[in-house]
Amino acid sequence: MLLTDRQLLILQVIVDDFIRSAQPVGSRSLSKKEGITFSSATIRNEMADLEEMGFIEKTHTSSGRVPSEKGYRYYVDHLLSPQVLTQHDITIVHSIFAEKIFEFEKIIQRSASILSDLTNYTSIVLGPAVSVNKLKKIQIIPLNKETAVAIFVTDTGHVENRLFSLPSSVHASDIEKTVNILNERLNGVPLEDLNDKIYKEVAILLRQHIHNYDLMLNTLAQLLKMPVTEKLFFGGKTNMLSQPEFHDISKIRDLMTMIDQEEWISNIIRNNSKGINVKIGSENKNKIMDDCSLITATYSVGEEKLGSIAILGPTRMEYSRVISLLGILSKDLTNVLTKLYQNN
Amino acid sequence: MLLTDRQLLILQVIVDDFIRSAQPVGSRSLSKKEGITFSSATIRNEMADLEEMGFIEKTHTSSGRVPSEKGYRYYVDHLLSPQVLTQHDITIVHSIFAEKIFEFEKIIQRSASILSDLTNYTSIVLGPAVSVNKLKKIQIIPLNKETAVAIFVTDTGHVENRLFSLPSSVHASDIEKTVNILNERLNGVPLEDLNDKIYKEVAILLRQHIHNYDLMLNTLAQLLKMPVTEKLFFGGKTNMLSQPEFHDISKIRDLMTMIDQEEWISNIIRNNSKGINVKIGSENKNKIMDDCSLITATYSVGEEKLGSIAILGPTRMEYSRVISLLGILSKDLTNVLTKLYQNN
DNA sequence: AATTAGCACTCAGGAACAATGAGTGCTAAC
DNA sequence: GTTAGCACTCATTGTTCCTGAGTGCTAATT
Repeated sequence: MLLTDRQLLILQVIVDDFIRSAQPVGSRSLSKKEGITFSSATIRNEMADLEEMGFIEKTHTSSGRVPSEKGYRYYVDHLLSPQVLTQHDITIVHSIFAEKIFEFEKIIQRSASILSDLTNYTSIVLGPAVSVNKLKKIQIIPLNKETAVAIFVTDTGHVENRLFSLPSSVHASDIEKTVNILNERLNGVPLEDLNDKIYKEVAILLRQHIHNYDLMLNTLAQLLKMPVTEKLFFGGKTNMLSQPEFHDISKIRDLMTMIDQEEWISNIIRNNSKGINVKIGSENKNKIMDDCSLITATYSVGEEKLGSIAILGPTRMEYSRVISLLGILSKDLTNVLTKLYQNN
Repeated sequence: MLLTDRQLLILQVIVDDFIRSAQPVGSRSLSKKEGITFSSATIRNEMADLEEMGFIEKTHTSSGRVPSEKGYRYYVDHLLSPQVLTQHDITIVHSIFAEKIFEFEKIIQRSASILSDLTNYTSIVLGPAVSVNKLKKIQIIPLNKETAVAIFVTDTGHVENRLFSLPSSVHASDIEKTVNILNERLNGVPLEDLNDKIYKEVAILLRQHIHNYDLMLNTLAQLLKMPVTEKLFFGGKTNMLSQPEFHDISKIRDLMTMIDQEEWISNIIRNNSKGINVKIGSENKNKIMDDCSLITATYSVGEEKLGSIAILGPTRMEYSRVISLLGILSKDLTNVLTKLYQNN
């Protein structure tokens, strides 16, 4: 099943052309393409072979050819030359990181927006895993007699906060003591282990030093029972609406509803290995995504994968452009984060 | 232009029926409705009158009638009996506020989700105005030699945070002093006035006590130049896709793109007076929303309006249900916030 | 005077049909 | 091995016709 050079050429042109036009490619129009020196009849013969091998398909008996999933797969694996991005593209991507003072969330959100703007597909960015971040500081700031806000800062500068109420019977000094104990004992503990640690180590100390021991421990446990899942950020959710393959409204609805299913998407994207990953059509193992491709990339610090960025588009997607863009963005994100982490 | 009782009845039935079925209502089917004792011919006559007065329309010469904007307006103003919500509905709305420990944002987000689930329309919730909140506490927490995170807590428990870098030449003691000065001087100042205040009052003090005066003031100014716009939360963005009037994909796309235009939506919703507000079709002064109605409600503390909740649906919207739901939710939000503020 | 039955008329939407044209596969000639 | 030629296929478009739900108007009825 080795393809001749001519077959490769034809396959490539078919995929390229279809990606551009979304129209089945016929032998005649193909024969007029630049770089094609042979006649439409020859092309028809080659096409018949390519079809037999499963790389291309017809939409009906007398239609032009369209790449099959196998065709896209081959194209991505063997025929793809990474698109050289324009200076303009690169400038825009870098602009994400221009500000000196920032909320990390904003950076992530901006990444998503810009990625979707540059590609016209839907972008999905999975924020960095906070649950492995280590606690740097806890603070409790009373707002009034009954309410206070607890603030958790991690070594990466991530800030979580919770509002809670305490009966006014609890003394300010007790709160202060508690916070001190917590900071002493929990500094450097990953967020996901906080709850454990508090029962194993902090509880005893609290009992020794605090009046309202039960109540305090209880409240703390509640506070720390925070589900710190990675946040998801989207860009261009509506871009799919402009893709000709989704003129069918029920398809769109299914797709959109799926996208809004955050935990679900989150799982799909999280479970990708390092580097760039292309899932085409049914490779996504989901009926709704049969006409979609998902390209994911990861960003990391050192060896540790931290989060993912992804582009969801039709199978007829500009693979080369998307891969290039994800490539430089993931590198940039990795850089920023590495700077942040490495100095710790 | 006074309507007879019979005309009112007919108008009401037409609107109710059309809201339910999305189909033009004909005289024959109307005559068979419960409570209608007169013949289809009579109804045709009355319909002709109603049409002359502009309350109903035909979609083509021989079609049934459909409410006009004026018809909906009349219906909303005069014929609407607030829907009695089921215990089930009420329980669900109250469930938003069940937790003792919370992030306020989560409450708002949950409000949006539940509102859209209960109505099958798109919900938009404008978070409480933070810029008028008063500063309670500023903290700066160094993460490593060059990076630190600044945290701002308001009297309402809202937490803002910014990551920034400082040259390691700046002494820890200077940072501490600065934070002390800030907390002393800026406590109780509304966020929107911080920037002003810092130049007018804090600058002088800093110059007296701090070594790296210029650099510090500069960094602070950058930090405080935070655009604290109210956040927007959405629910059921895709619900519009299920509405039969939007089978046309380009309409949907326009609508969705508009919804994603956050500043824009934000303005529309913010600029509504207290209480419940119904904007029908072209009353929204926006071509894209000609087939939509927007119902907004506000939540407040005392006399002060804090934020808004809104439902966007087709003009053929279940006005009475939506109004009731927004009513109880806005009351609930007001209660929660009042508890939070009043104790200050 | 108000209501209703009756009738002619309108029009969106669907079915049936033909024409068009972009495409194919195959065969025979180059 | 390549290509010209030809018969064939089928999605798409436009035309026509039919049906049914609905209307407005008029004349009869209450």
